[in-house]
This record gives sequence, structure tokens and C-alpha cells, in this order.
Amino acid sequence: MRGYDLDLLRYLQVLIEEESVSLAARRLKVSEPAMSRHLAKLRVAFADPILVQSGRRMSASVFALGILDRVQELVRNADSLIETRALANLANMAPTFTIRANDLVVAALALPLLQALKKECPRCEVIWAPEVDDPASDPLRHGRVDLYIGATDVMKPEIRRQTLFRDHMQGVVRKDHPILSTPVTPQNMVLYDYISVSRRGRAQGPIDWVLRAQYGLARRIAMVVPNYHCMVESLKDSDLILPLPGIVIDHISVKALGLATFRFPFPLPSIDAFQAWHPRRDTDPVHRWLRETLFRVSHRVLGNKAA
Amino acid sequence: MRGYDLDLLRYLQVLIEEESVSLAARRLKVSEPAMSRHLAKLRVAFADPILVQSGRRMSASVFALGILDRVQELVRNADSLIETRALANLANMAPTFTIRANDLVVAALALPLLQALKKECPRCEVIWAPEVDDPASDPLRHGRVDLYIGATDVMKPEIRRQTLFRDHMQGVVRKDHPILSTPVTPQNMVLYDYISVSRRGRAQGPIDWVLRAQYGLARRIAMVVPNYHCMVESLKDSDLILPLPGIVIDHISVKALGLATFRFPFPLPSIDAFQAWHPRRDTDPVHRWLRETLFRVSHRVLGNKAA
DNA sequence: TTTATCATTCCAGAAAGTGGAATCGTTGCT
DNA sequence: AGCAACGATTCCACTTTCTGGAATGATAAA
Repeated sequence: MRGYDLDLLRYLQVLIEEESVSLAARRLKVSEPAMSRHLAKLRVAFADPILVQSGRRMSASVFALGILDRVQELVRNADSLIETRALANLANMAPTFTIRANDLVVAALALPLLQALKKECPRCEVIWAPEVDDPASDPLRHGRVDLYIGATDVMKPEIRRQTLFRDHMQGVVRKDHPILSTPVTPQNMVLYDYISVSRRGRAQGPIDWVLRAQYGLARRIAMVVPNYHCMVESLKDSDLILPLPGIVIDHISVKALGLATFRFPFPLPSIDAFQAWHPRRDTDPVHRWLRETLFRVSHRVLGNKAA
Repeated sequence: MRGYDLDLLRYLQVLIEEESVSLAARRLKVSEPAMSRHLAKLRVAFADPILVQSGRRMSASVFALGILDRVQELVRNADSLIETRALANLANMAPTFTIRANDLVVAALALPLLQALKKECPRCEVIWAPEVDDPASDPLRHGRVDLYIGATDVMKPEIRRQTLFRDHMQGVVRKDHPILSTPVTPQNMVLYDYISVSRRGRAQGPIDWVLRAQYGLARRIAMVVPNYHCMVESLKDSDLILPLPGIVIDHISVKALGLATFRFPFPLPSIDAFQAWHPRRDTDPVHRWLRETLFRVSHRVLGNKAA
């Protein structure tokens, strides 16, 4: 007794995930009849229907749903065997990774990431590409950048992504700012002027949208600065309010700068920071290792901001 | 990118284990050219030679040896997916298992095994077939017995087996027997008469062989009995010595019967008790579960005698 | 050098896989 | 109830892959 054809596991995973013969076929780039026949073979091998009629559609059987995790893990582990070969020589490789991210991310993650990478690949090199104003998709697409880290809205659909951490804006003010003496409300927070950080001069964002949509209020942007460095030293001498993401606030010495923070009095959409890469790098074992390392490091360093 | 044919993992495992194309071919019942071609495909997929020339033979590459554990686990896990289906319904099954074992084994293991089996399969039934004098292979071969537990020397080569526990003989005597007053030596142990337990009237065994071969001594068998029950009640009224395996000694109340034990003063070959089954049952998930349960139970119950 | 053994390649036939067309099964709408 | 739409399955003919036997290549021992 030889056992069933293990390659059927690839079809099994996709059939269960899609719960559809035609979608599974499309995904694995075979015809529907071919996929239907693989399903028939799986039904025999497993003595289970795997997919059962559910009206005009199909749904996975209880058994199939019960084993999906294990199937996914099996396929992932089987495919990672090949990567083992590729990664077996990491210690002798000297790959160069070009990563594009803004200053906040670089400040928070560059050193921990490099340390983690060099543990397994001592001769690797990380180039942090400067964040310029064009969309990140183009350099990813053209191979000038291997990995993007950030929260841009502008990303081509073909680019693959994975969320690294979620962040929220908080207000930063001088430590004896009047707004800190009473609970912060939408009404009192618009009594002061604001600084907005934006490279593109875009002064308004989610804070303004919520104030307008839910409270009929508007805040005044007194100033727009290209990055936060410009203001943290002098903020303590003004009544200005500087909204900053948590990753920055964690990075600066709030107390030593004579500053304090407050949370905005309404839920703001989180800022999803993600890593993005071109599909060309999807199955590259060394690049996959880079991404997995980054994922791990960002979770460790930014633990309470993790996705 | 679809990924390599996962069924190659079956060939990969066997090629690494056997370190030989022809042996692997024989084992999986394909021709050498076919196996050679699978190896060629594996070499391409893994970018590794897998088997390298070692004089006239082959040996596994360092990489191959490094992944063998994972390959074995992958294949095992993949095959156990099917068993999941079969075992998912254990609670509703009512299988009957016919197990052949001698009284000692039944006394030690019957209840713990049944309890363990019924935890997952409440309606299962265990029939302990009487140990009769024919070799166990025939009823296994003909399906009259599902599983054999014992230490027989007579077993057909096709029958599969797994060692369950190792045992050793000890001497059992009345509690104030003179042999206990000084250290036991080969010389003084032959001063007393022995009882031998044997269904086939075979009175001599390893004890005799060692005495003769290493000390030029012989013990006197005063009596041969078909099983140990016959003697334990009356042994305390004699100077006879009754050698018994540890499994029995653990089972009887030595003190309450006015008995004591001693170890023989030379190493004796251990008695390897094993479970054996016909290959027809090799991949049967329910029977595999039975065997695994028995293995676990025997280790728990006979922990210090385990293999 | 010859022999023995194992691994690899060649070859012809068998087996399995493929996609397009046809058919089947189910639901929703009229 | 009949028809249309959609997805799953089966049929069919062709293509591709796999198979084992024969031939060849590689290595060590006598």
C-alpha cells in the first residue's frame, strides 16, 4: 500500500479555501474539468465529499474544514523544505536589501532589524532608501527597492503586502498646556492651533474628518511641517498641538522635552503600517526570510502596536 | 509558480533512508529507472544531489540528512490526514479486537488497555484469545487474531512487530529460604531444586545455558508446570526455586504469599515482549490506533520494563 | 584486465492528464 | 410549470508523462 498522491494536497487546500471548483481551477490555472477530477480523486482518497452542494454553490464538509489548518501547514512545510536548501548557506551570502521607509520607521526598526538579520547572515547589508514623493509601487516594480515599509494609500494592486503594526495618533503638547487641565473634548480641542506634519502639504486628515462629520467642528492648522523633527524642541514654548503617531511618541523623550501627550476624545481610524513587495520576490527564499524577520522584529519592538 | 510535486516526498524519504536507488525502488515496488528519474526530479527541485556517489555506493548528502526528520514527519502527517477521517468516527464505531496473549500479559494489561480504548471508542470490544500451542503466525495470517502480544521465537517473517517491553527473570522462593541468607552465587543457586514453567515441557532455558557455558554448572529441575498459578500458593512450604518474569512478580502479592525474590547472579538475556500483526492491518487506521494505544498503555503500566 | 554491482539513459508502449464540448444539478425568476 | 443562468461533472480525442526492459556508464575488487 503506497498511500495517496501527496500532490493532491495542493488541490485540497485550494478547494477548501475557495469552496468552489471553478475558483480553485482559476487560482491554480487549470481547467474546471481537471480540477473536478482532482476533487473526485480526493473524495476517493479521503472517503469524504470534501465539498458538498449548498444550493447553487458548494461548501466545505465538516471534515474538510477540520483539517484545513493541517493541510495548509503541511503544504507550507513541504514548500519550506526547498527553502531550507536556499537558506542553508545564508551564513556565506552577502545579500543587499534595499528598503524604503520613513524616518520614524527607520529610527524604530533599523537597528533591531539589522541585528536580527546579521545573526543568520552576518554579511548582509541593508540600504534604507530615502522616502521621496513618488508612489512606492514604481521602484518596487522596477526592482530598485526590495521592500517598502509604511502606510501609504497609493499602492498598485499587484504589489503584495502584509500588515506589520497598527498605530494611532495622539496629541503632543507642552507639559503644562491648558488642554491637559480638564478632560479633552472635541469642543475644547478646537480652541487651540495645530501643527500638521506632511511632506505633501496635506494639512487635513482623519482628525478633521471626524470633527466635521460627527461634531460639526473644525480645527485650525497654524502650520504644516515636512517632518516632526522641526517642532519637538520648540513645542514646549507654545500652545500648539502636534498630533503624532505612537511610534514617534515612543521614540522621543516626551518628559525630557517638557512635553506631554493626550488621546483624542474619539476613535480614529488606525494607521496600518505594512510591508510591501513585488510578486517577483514572493517565493524568493532569502527575501521571504527577510520579510519574516522584519515581521518578527516589528512585533517584538512595537509589541503593543502589532497587527 | 505552482511548487514541486509533493508526491516526490515519498520517494525522497525512502531514497534518504536507504541511500540507494535500487533498494528504494525495491521498497516502493517500482523499477530502478523509475526511481532514478524521481531522484533526478528531486535533484532539480531541491537544487541538491540528495544522494552522492560514495565509491560503489551512494550516501545521502548533508542537506538530505538534515531534512530527513522533517520529510518523515511531513509524510507521516500527510498520511495521518486520512486516518483523521477514519478515526473521526471512533466514538460511533463498535470494532472488535481479538488479541492473543498469555495470562501474565492479560492480567497486567487487559484492564488498563480496555479503559484506554473505551475513552475514545466506548463501544469497542476486546476478545483475549486463549494462548494455545500453535505458532501465533497462523491465526494472524488468517485473520482469526488481530494482534499478538508475547515473546515467542516462532514468528513468520512477513508478520510486523513492535517491541513493547523487556523483562527479566528473577528467582521466587519462600521468604525465609536459606538462599536468601547469603549473597546468591551460581554455586549456591544450584544447591536447590527448581520449578520450570512451560506449556511445552521445555524445562531448560537461558538460565541453564549460562550456568553451563560460564560456570560448568547445572541446576536440577524438580518439576515442570504449565503455568505459574499452580505453584505460588504452595511454594512457601518448600525449598524450591521458581524463576518468574518481572511482569508476574509485579502482579502477585509476594509478601502476602510468604514469598521473596532474588536476582540471578549473572546477566540473563532479556525477554523481549512485542506486539505483532499481519501486514493487512498495517495501514488500517483503527488497528493502528489500537496498536498505538497498546504501546502507550504498556509503557505506562510497565514503565520500568518498557523497551 | 575482467567481473560484479549499482546508477543512469534510451526506447517503445502504456497510462494518465488535459481542455473543449456536452450534460447534469440547482436556484431564481416569470 | 417552464426557462435561464451558473457551476459541477462526464465524455472524448489528443497530448504528455510514466513505465519497465535493454543498453550504457561508473566504481571497486579480484
